Amino acid sequence: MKDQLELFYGYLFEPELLLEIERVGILKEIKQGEQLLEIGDTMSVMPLLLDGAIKILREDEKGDELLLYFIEQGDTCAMTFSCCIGNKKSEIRAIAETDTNLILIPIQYLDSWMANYKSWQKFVLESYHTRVVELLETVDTLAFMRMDERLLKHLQDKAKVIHNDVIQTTHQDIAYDLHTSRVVISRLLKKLEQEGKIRLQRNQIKLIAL
DNA sequence: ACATTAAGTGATT
DNA sequence: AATCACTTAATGT
Repeated sequence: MKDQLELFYGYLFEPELLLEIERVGILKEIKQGEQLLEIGDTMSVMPLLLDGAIKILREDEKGDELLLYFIEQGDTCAMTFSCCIGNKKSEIRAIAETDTNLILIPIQYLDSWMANYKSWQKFVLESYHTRVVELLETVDTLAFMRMDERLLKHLQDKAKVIHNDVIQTTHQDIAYDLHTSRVVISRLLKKLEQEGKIRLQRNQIKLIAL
């Protein structure tokens, strides 16, 4: 854990803080598809991503999902702060998009770190800021883009977080993420394939000209 | 060979 | 863009 911590966070945190993290942090590996957090859960730890990616979902009354954004290496779950501090329940669901390694920090340390470590304060504020920006981007996407554009963006985002142009997924899964029906996704994907932008196979989409 | 699951398609709203 | 109803194709047992 020490090596990874220094590799990914060494330039961000002062040495004393790194030691603290090392002391109290719990290293955890999460397999793809595993759920980290369910709506209504209370937070007891704050995650620091080492590698991998996590998708953050919202859910409507009917239990249908909508993807909000991905969390990647160097990110943390911004929701955690607002939840931990007020001891509130989670508004979102978190599922591992890929196999993911992360460090869990018990929330009782957050307050004192906030007060004692300038680098921590900065990190928290900045990741909060990037979360808001990403969320705004998601709102824009939802409000102003048509489904074909949203699909394209989603494929690009997905390829980015897994660092691979070949996405293993089903049309149905994409439909869930974008909160639409499988039929719509199938048709749009078909169109993209005809335009030569992607190649389709069962359970697999290969991005070409994106 | 058969069942299951993923993907494609026309028609309707 | 959503839904239905149905077909076709791929894959697992």
